[in-house]
Amino acid sequence: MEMSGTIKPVTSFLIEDILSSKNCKRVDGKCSSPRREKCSDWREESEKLSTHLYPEESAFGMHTESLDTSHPSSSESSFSSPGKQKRSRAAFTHLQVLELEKKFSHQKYLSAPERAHLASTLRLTETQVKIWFQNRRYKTKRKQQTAELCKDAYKADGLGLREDLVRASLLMSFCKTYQYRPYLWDYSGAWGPMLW
DNA sequence: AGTGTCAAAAAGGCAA
DNA sequence: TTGCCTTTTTGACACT
Repeated sequence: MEMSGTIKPVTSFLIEDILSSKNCKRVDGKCSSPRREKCSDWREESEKLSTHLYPEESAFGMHTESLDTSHPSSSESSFSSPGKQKRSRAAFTHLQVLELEKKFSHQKYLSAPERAHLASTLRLTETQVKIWFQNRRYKTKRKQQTAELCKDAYKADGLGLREDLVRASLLMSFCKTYQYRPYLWDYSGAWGPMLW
């Protein structure tokens, strides 16, 4: 795997290099920190990416949520030093996610050149794009699986199949609660959730 | 400020 | 090498 090795992957990087999340929280893509002056870099980088993606829309306000979360230079240094370091999880900007989603809606898989292009467009690393698409595909799959299971539960409930009625209603409430978290389910069991 | 919860990025294992 | 799947870890946010 490309991520193996003694040196931590390039895919992690320190967004703290741009801003400290503790000091600069984003609300709807905007910095809500009282220490706003600290976020000048964030804004600057946001503008850069926004202009990069939407040159025709010079107004930054159109895409205030944009933020260049990928700083390969800093990412490479994040784990290059010896010893265990705290890994950093990038928080992609709304704009980056939007573009990724847009691409995903057309294509579930990317070729290497396409990935490289998208990565550079969004100022992410290729690995980040690869992992994002991986996670996204799996998320879609999980959603579908859950939907199927819940459909069955609703059906059983609707038909009033006595044997499974109680289970169905329990399952339904479970479905409602854990709609997007099917990984909590124990598929190996005779039926459903492992929570009871 | 501290804590709990949740979503998601990333790590890791295995298969093709 | 990349994909799928599971697990771990982190960032963001809500609540007290």
